[in-house]
Amino acid sequence: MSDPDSRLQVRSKIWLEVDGEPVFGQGREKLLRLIQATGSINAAAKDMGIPYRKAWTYVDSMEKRLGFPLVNRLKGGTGGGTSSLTPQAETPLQKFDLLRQGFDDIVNDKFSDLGF
Amino acid sequence: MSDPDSRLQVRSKIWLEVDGEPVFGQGREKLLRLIQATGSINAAAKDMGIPYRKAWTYVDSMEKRLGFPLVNRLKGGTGGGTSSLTPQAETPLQKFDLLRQGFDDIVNDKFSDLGF
DNA sequence: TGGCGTTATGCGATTTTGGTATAACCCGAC
DNA sequence: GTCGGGTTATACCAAAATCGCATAACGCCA
Repeated sequence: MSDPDSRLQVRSKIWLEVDGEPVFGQGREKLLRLIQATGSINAAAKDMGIPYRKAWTYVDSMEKRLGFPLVNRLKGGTGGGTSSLTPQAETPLQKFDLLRQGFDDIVNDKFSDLGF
Repeated sequence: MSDPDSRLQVRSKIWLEVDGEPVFGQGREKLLRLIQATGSINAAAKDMGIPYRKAWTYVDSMEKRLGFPLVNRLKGGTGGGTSSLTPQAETPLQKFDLLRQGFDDIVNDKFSDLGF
């Protein structure tokens, strides 16, 4: 090693944009998965450790950018309300998940042991 | 193709951090290269289309994070002043440049034609 | 000695972000 | 029929980050 600075850390990420605005990324993907798993935007936000306000803004901005709904939101009713992914959400979610996984694998293979 | 949204654009980046704060990235690398080329933080900022204040903040924060100077700054004198890279700046700059190039190549090879 | 252009920095304005408060909603319990 | 409960939705204020301008410090040269 050539005197690497051990505090130095390599970071990278991949995401999708529409008109320069993010629509899919690691955080947004995880949020959608948690909404799918919990049936609630509120619960998903709690699981991620982010305020509901931010989670709602994520979903809203993604949908506005894409032009079609990702989350089916119902307020009132048993349990106060519920949310689930729309059928149209599944395909782009899966595609992005594959993209991200391939990206992570490659980054790990190539850049994890460079002496930084 | 499976009905790809042509507005959807894949983006990615790689950078270095110290204590969770960025110290090398595409913008910062370019800035340092331009300082090297022009001999002036001010001219480099103009070339990049960013205000001098921001360029100065970049350099200052990089140096504070790393703990050693990257830019030799002289004020006053012929031309009002001048700036150049320190010898200690060259090695990390080169290493990051190689890292970024390898990253760009791989991303292009793997993810540029996915039908997104 | 004064001018010039660069570095350096303070400070208010602007924009972004965060967090709380509150309304709308609807099923089920009573 | 009414009330309670928990979720969605949104308004509003606070806080923080960012931007942009103004200005000082500096040293060579004419």
